Amino acid sequence: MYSGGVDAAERLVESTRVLLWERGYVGTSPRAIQAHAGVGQGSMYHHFDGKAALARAAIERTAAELRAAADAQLGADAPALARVEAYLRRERDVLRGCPVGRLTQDPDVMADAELRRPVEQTFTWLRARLGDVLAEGVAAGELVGLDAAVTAATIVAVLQGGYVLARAAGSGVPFAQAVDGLLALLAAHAAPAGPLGPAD
Amino acid sequence: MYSGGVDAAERLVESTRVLLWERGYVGTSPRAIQAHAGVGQGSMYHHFDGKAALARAAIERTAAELRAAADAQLGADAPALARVEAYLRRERDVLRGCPVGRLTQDPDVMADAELRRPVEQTFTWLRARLGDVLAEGVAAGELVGLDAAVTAATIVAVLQGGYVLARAAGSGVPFAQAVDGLLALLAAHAAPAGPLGPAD
DNA sequence: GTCTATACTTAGATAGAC
DNA sequence: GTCTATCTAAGTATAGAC
Repeated sequence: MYSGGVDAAERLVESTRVLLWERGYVGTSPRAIQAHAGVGQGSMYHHFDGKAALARAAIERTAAELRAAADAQLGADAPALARVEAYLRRERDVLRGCPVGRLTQDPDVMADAELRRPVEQTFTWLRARLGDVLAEGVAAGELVGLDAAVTAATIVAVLQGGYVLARAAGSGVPFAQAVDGLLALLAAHAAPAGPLGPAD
Repeated sequence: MYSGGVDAAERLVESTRVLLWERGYVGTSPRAIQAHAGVGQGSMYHHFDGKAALARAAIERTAAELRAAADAQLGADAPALARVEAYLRRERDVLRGCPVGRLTQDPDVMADAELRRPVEQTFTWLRARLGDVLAEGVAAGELVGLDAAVTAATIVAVLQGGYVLARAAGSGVPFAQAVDGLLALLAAHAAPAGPLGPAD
């Protein structure tokens, strides 16, 4: 049961985030949320219209957090490929999977426009963000012969698929392998750095 | 409601396969299976012990089908990279996602050893199968500078992640992009074919 | 704001008749 | 083999007291 020094509404949203990640929308009941948050029935329905409204708040927060986390690496002051590598190799709770990606498997989330929107936007944003980084690398002559948009989709897919493989295996190893394999493939497109760098 | 010219047990398994794919294990009730199969309560419990037993039969069949489908391309008589490409570009019901991969997000499937085993085995097998194909390509001099095992994980991850991106976007486009990006990266490792082929 | 009582539906399964 | 009744628990929510 969760409780920080915060109010009921806040605890409810955080508990919903945890349970959605663990069990998905279909597998998460209002009762379970209340129990996890240590909040009663009446309190929950006072603060939120119901399960969908709570899920909406939870999903939007999780999506925003994911974007911020990605920006931490992708917006760093470093060469494009180094930023991509930092993003790919960032510490992750691999066996828990991606809290946003898992929602794509939730039929009731995908069927509700309000719940679905943040999921869709997150991946649209992420592909674009990665595409921009790659395009910068190409423009700087640091990366050669890459289609930025298409490669960005490949990179996001490797992460999302890596989570699937890790969960299937019950081990983080296949995730690490998928990332290693991708980085090896990307390395072949790095311009050989002369003593003067990419502008050499 | 499903019905071929087959018996109740068969219709139940096929209906369970469809519903597991669409709604997952947690989201699929015995009642829904009965309704989809056009089979009564009593009949279902006569043929199967319960939901878990039915799901087990369904998942095992789906896993076997996935392996057979992959083998159709990966076991063809063609160069390694061509086989991988044929596998990646095979016609797929992209928006429905992978019927095996989606189960990794189902907490009740992963918590039940009997249900989980076919999921785990499928991906272990698939990575090994792809790894063998790549290793053949390397041995034949057709592919250069690739770590077969690690690259195999990357390839499977791109597919699984491609499904996630497609479902998030509500479009097959990001899946196709992810695959295109991967094939472009792999192409850089194909040995230039001289007039005499790889042994040139 | 939070609690308790209440309500209606579904999940998941058993029992026994046909 | 299949049907209908029946059962306990849980899902999801409302109503009204405190």
